[in-house]
Amino acid sequence: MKQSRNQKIEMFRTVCKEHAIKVTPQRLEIFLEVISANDHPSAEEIFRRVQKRLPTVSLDTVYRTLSTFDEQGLIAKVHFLDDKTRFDPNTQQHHHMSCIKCGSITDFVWPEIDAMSLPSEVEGWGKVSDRHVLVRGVCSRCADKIDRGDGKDADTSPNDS
Amino acid sequence: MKQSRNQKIEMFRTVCKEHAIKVTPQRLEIFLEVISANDHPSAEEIFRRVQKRLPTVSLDTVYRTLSTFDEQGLIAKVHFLDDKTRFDPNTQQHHHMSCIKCGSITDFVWPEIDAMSLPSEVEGWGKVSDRHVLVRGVCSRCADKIDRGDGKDADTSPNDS
DNA sequence: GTCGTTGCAAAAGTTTTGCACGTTA
DNA sequence: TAACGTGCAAAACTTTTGCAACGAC
Repeated sequence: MKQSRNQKIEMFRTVCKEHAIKVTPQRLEIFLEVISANDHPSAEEIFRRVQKRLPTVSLDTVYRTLSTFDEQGLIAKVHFLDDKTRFDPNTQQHHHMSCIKCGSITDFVWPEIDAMSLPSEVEGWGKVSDRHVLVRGVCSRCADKIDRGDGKDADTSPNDS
Repeated sequence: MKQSRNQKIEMFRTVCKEHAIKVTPQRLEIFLEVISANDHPSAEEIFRRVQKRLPTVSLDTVYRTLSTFDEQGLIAKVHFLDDKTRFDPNTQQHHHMSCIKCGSITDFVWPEIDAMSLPSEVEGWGKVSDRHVLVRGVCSRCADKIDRGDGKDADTSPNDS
């Protein structure tokens, strides 16, 4: 499944043709960055990464490009705990787990849920187009940190600010 | 389960005492407004509603108060499709369905999901503290509008801008 | 060459903060 | 009265927009 950079570029050109949008260096780099990211970066974060290859790119181009990709269904905007929009290159049905300590977001699949029939309450509400599960908790990496007591970014009790 | 205003006020005073926060008219009105709301209002919306009873209240007080309530676990901040924070007075385990046409958000319960064991992928990821399902679709009210053809806020196809 | 895209700068919208004053316990 | 909470104004931060210049097709 792993593709070379050139293969990805070729793929992007094809996708752009299909969607009738122009191929620009900015779009290309943003696309490559987003599809290789597995950490659901924010626009700002993508901007920082793209800047390394394309120092002249501007933040608003990143915003515009990501919106374009989202409208075209190439990526998905997701909203989790913070107020920032994050971007997900995975447009297949999947779910997310989010660490309340480090904020990391990880994909997972749960076919049982996808197949399960919804409560009648929901069926009566309207026409459902998708279902998504967000699991929250503390990832093992953060849990280890807490156990070891080096609470670097481990503010164990969110309630005593 | 329905309480009179006076009962609610009494309840709020008790809650404040428990949490060692002071009772002020602003906090009281914000609290009453939030716990009677079932539409997951934003801070701005709560501000508008509170203003009717308390014309001198300021928006930042609403923000500060809602954050305080959230920290104390009296209400919950929730993030759905838009980038605004919304507030949920229901701190029990429950899930949400959201209409992609009108943006309304409605609670529902799904005990099977709550009881179901998570995929091993998730168990290995870390220590889970909660799970939440977001169901998206078109609520019957909006579906009716679309069928009738009076597409007031019914832009049926989000993908052909 | 045309039209879509970019960069800049400015604006808009949401949320946070500093500070002096007012209110609660 | 001491500490906490409020209102105002300004700032911070994310995201959007107008416009002239540029670049892809």
